[in-house]
Amino acid sequence: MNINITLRQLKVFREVARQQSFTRASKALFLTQPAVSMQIKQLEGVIGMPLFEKQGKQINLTDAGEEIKVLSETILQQIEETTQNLELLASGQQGKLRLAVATTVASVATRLMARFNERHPALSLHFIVTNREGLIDLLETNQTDIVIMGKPPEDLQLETQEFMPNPLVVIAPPGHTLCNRQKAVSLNSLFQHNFILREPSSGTRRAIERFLAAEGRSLESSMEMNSNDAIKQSVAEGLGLGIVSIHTVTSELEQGSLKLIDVTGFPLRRSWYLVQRKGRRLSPLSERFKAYIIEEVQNFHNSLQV
Amino acid sequence: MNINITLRQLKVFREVARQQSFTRASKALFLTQPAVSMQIKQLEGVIGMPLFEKQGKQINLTDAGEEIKVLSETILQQIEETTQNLELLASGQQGKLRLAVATTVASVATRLMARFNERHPALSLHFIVTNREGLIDLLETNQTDIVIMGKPPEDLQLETQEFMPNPLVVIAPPGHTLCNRQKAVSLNSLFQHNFILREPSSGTRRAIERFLAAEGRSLESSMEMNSNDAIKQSVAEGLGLGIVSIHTVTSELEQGSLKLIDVTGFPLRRSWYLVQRKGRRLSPLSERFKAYIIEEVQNFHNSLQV
DNA sequence: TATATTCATAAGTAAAACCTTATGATTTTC
DNA sequence: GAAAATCATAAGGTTTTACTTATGAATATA
Repeated sequence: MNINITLRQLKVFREVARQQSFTRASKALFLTQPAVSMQIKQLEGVIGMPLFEKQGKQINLTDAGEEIKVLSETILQQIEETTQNLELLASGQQGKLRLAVATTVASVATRLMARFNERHPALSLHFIVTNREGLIDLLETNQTDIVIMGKPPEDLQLETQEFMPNPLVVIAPPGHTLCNRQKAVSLNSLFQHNFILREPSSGTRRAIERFLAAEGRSLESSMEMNSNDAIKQSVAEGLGLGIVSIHTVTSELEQGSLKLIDVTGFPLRRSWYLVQRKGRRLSPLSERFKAYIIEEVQNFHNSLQV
Repeated sequence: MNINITLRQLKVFREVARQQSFTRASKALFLTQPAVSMQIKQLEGVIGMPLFEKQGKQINLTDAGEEIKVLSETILQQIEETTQNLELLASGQQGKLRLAVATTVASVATRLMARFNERHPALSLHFIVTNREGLIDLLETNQTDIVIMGKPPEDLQLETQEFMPNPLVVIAPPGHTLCNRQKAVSLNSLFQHNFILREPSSGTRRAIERFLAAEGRSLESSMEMNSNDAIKQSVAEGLGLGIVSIHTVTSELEQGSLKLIDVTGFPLRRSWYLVQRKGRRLSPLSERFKAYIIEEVQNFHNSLQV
């Protein structure tokens, strides 16, 4: 008669088995009674055995019917459960979030993620902190969904979105001669001093070099470090001046362990970008995360303007 | 696009997920590649989310895809398991066997069932021993599949099969005056003595009364008991003579604790019948049990004739 | 015994499911 | 850069599905 069991058959069967009646099942399913009879008959055809036996008005399950009853109940429930899980996925309340960020934004990103996680406890998180080079590699090999970085490379197929200012400032230890000047310090006088900078492949370093090139200058850096924390400490110790994203030194500025120097042309106006591969459809969760970040930054700016 | 998941979709999806390739899946399923694409696309339409994402040649599961993979694997396996169970049912190796027997055949039936159970260990057994009245009630209320009893009632819609002789014999305590006579004892001399019989609703009792009625006699029983064991003991104690199925006294005759009396017209030739309700389809297991019983009885007779 | 209830069956029909061939777009691989 | 591989899409056709209405048969109910 037929070749395969269908879910329709199981659904109708389950209702009949529950209701112990074809007619009642047909009403529950908003069908006519013959429609139910047919589904059951087809199922019996597939199985090769009767599933019900009539005793007068009463219908009873055969052994095979009992077997199919278990099957129908479990299968249909599993489908219902999966459907619910899928709805959670679709609404972004559950899922995998793969995020990679530049070293400089790590702390900001961590804070954002923690707050996002409170709203979406079911998410499974994959978080990578690395420098610009590493981020590009992750994007190319598709190991991450969203990246937060400085100016993204032009040669890759990317979708980018500028979402947050990233001012680069010059920092000095408290009491440095260039601090607290009335006027902005010139680049000339600035470069009398030693500098501690990030490695050449870092975004911060590249931003500085591009700015200097535009001014007709170049940089002979005295020290290189691959960690913002190390730079901050070194500057605080008096090893030299630093140029860093202001986001990395907010707490030190408040505590007074570091000071800003007002230099002509500074702060360098850079931005953070949300980046993803072009054409890559983000999971609903990732989409929500993006929306969340943008919203948060917006709120932050608004609060500053008040 | 669609309304419902189909098992076809899940089957195709599972293959694609396993093979990590549409083309390989299509070969494994003996389909063209577009056929696979379509099934997946329909499934995605039902789900409302993409299940795979392409990264160059490679295809990867999305979060939703992972969810559906679990679903497809579990559901399809459950169906396969159920199919196997159904095959066991169909071959009669598994199932419920509901059997009811007359008190008199209980020991014979027990032996048969035990041996049948050795061959079919997966069966679940429902065994009732009761008298004729009880058996008829069980049949009417459909609480049993097969009944073993004496002559079945005519007024019920039954399918019956005579399968085993059931001779009724007269028993006496050893040393009774009617024992070891040269000639068969006449009914006249027999009825000088007291009798111990089963209750009037029992098959054995009815058989005796019908025989006597044909001979123009009737019975004034001195004692009634509803258990064959009680009757045997009472006869052995000398309380009176008994008329019982020979099957109930085989061991006592061997031991010599009871003796047969050769009476004109005895043994009464009755039979045991296999009985089921007309039109009621037996489960494969019950069918096998019927076949088994008939075969065993056949073997038993053959061995007697050798 | 008439009536109501329950399931089975038949005929008819609109929709869908399922697959094929042909072809296109991308991406790897050589 | 050409060839090969992979998935997507379109068009077309046959089969199956899933109902419906109408009606019949068996059984319970009053």
